[in-house]
Amino acid sequence: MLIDMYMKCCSLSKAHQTFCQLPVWDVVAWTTMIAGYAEHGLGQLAIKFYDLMQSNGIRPNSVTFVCILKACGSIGAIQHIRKIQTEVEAEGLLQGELVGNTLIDMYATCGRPYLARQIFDKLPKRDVVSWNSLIKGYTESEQFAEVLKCFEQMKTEGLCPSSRTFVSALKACAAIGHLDKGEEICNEVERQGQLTKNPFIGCALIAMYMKCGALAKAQKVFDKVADRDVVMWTALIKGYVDQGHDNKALEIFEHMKVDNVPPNEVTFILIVKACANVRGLDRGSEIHAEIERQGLFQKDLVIGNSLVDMYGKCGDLAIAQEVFDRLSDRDIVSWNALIGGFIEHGFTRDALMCYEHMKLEGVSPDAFTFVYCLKACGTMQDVDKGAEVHLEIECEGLLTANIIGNALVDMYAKCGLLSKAEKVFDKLLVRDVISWTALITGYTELGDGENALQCFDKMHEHGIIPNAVTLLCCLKACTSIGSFDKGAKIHSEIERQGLLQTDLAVGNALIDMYAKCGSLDLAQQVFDRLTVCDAVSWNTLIAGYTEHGDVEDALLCFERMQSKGVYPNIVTFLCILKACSSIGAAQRGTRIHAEIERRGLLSNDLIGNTVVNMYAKCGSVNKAMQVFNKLPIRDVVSWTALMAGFTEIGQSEEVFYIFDRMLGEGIKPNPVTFVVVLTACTRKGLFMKCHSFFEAMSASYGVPPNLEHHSCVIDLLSRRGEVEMAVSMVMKMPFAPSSMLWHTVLGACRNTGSVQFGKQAFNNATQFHYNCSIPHMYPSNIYALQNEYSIDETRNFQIKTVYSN
DNA sequence: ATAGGGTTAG
Repeated sequence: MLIDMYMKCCSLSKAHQTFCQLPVWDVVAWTTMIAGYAEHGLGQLAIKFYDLMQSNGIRPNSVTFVCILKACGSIGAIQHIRKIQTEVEAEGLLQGELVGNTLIDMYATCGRPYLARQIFDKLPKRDVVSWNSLIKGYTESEQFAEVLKCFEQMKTEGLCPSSRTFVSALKACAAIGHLDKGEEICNEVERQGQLTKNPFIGCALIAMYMKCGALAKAQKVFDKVADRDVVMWTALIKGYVDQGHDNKALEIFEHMKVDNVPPNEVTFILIVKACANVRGLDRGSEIHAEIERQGLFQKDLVIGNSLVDMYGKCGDLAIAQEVFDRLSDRDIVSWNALIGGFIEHGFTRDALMCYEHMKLEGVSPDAFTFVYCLKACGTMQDVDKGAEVHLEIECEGLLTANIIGNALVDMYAKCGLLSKAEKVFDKLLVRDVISWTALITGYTELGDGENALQCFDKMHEHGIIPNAVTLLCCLKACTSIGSFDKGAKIHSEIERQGLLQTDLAVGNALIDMYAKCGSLDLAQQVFDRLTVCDAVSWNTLIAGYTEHGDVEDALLCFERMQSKGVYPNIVTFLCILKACSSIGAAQRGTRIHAEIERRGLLSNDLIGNTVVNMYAKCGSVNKAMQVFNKLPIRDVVSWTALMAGFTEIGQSEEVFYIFDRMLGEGIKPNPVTFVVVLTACTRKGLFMKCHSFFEAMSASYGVPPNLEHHSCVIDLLSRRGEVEMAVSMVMKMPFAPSSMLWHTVLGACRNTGSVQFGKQAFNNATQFHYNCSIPHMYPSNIYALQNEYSIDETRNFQIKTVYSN
């Protein structure tokens, strides 16, 4: 009795002392010691005492067996349990339920359901406890189908499941998503009136319905319970958070407070997570204040970590860092939460600095850390740092982790090192759809659509099913190389998977693919079949019609888009302005311009420049000038657009004047500016001016002349009949001449009757085109060649504005 | 016996 008291009071040494002073050591004394040690998790000591007892010739009784089995179970000493099992059987004690059940329970605890089953089958009589212990074994080793089998079988044996049984069965239903069975058990529970009696069953029911996605049913169970404790409220909140209904979780949290149930640590962790998921910084800060008021911040590291995560996800990295610094204790999760926050909001440098800092503090990075770091290296295209991290991963032996391997492939692919990416890819233990997609994306981003699609074929050969991300990326590859056939094949896979209705990005990419491959009909058909569409869908269609010269349909789309209530964005206006300028539709352009002013979008530099360009293209230089003067910022594109307008209407002097003004404002000309200026010279036959601009562009402005610039000068020489100079310039320039350029020169030779230079030019032209394998360039004389093509005298110079959706 | 933090391809 005294030993037992000391043991229970945690005075192990006093208990031991008392035991030593006993006059005789009977089985009860030994068993009390063993029970005490087992109780305090000192399994090894319990085993030692058990052995001592036996060497002292004392035979264990049922209670001794139960105690020593519990001790062995708590430390996973499976061999000891097996030894004790033979002793139990030798003593014939398996007949009594107590020892048998304990044996089953301990095998279950040690994750040996088959050993538990062996004992179970040997029992002469099985009660609910035996079944529960057996079920526990199956639950521990995740054999959920067995759990449900046991649940049914025990009932056919006439036994009534206890709350423990119900909880295990419900857990099994949740794990395998067996909603029907779960519902059946729910009805059984309610029939027995257990729901109101036992809060554990209620929690298990809520968790089961939530995991099966039956949110309303989970809520119904919750509503039926009269007095709900914190845990049940928390179980409901967890369900909503896990299912992605974070706002609903936050709502429940409010109800809970109205109901006067104070949240505990777990509730706070879940609620902070909900705030992080919805990026609700304000709400998150309020919860944070509440956590601080209750003094839970210092008490619980998990809460601290969840706050760092929340601030990081919400983009308030300063506060995230502050909270992180205030943590009294930090673990790898704290560091990862901060690093993850930095990465998500583009602070890649800070993320990598944090990573170095962490290592200096002696914290070892784990898989999560490495994945974050690789993402940072990929984003920055810093392959040196990436290779460094790669090496560390190899040193840690983490290369076998699939996610890390995929992140490595992605990093090398993002850095444009596809051979390196392929090398890592080949070494992966498992190549899943993500590994393949990372590689395909790498090739696509590099503009190498052929290799991307080849990769896609290989993936198919390996039996990997593409998903929405893969197919989206492959569509982009098809678009970039204009591969209609392949694109159509991918389209059929998209239909097979029903992605057109569920993934708008895929739908939009499909529209773009068909539009860029020239099939506006199919693009429109896909568009019409979308369940929802956004501004990107409309923009893609508008750009498609514009590219194919169908400006009427482009403008019609613009009208329809607005009547359907889709708000046009910057890209919409850029597309529609481009449509207007392509056909010189000044009136329509003016209406669009008014719309843009009304929305205050002229201040956007892309829009402003494109409006100037639109008026310039339509020949309305006054309007172009008016808008130009209104622009808040005038960059080289704005100035060039204005100059192009004056070039268009032949006012070259004005072009040169604007060029000087632009230089005066400290703006540097770009290659397009020189095309415009040189064209202005060509139009007026100003050879000296043209020559001096051409010489100055690389010497004074650092803009090396490209094919277009050469063409301007050669064009001018040809017009002036300077065929010798024109021909020699064509042959000297470091670019392959376009056929258009040859025609200009040959036309000049014909007009001036310069047979000698004409022949020279022709020989070069045919040789060049022969090299390019264009068979129809084999006419017998220069006149025949001349007649095959008409020379477009009015060359259209365009301001190239790069924009995308 | 019910409840707890962070990852990969667009």
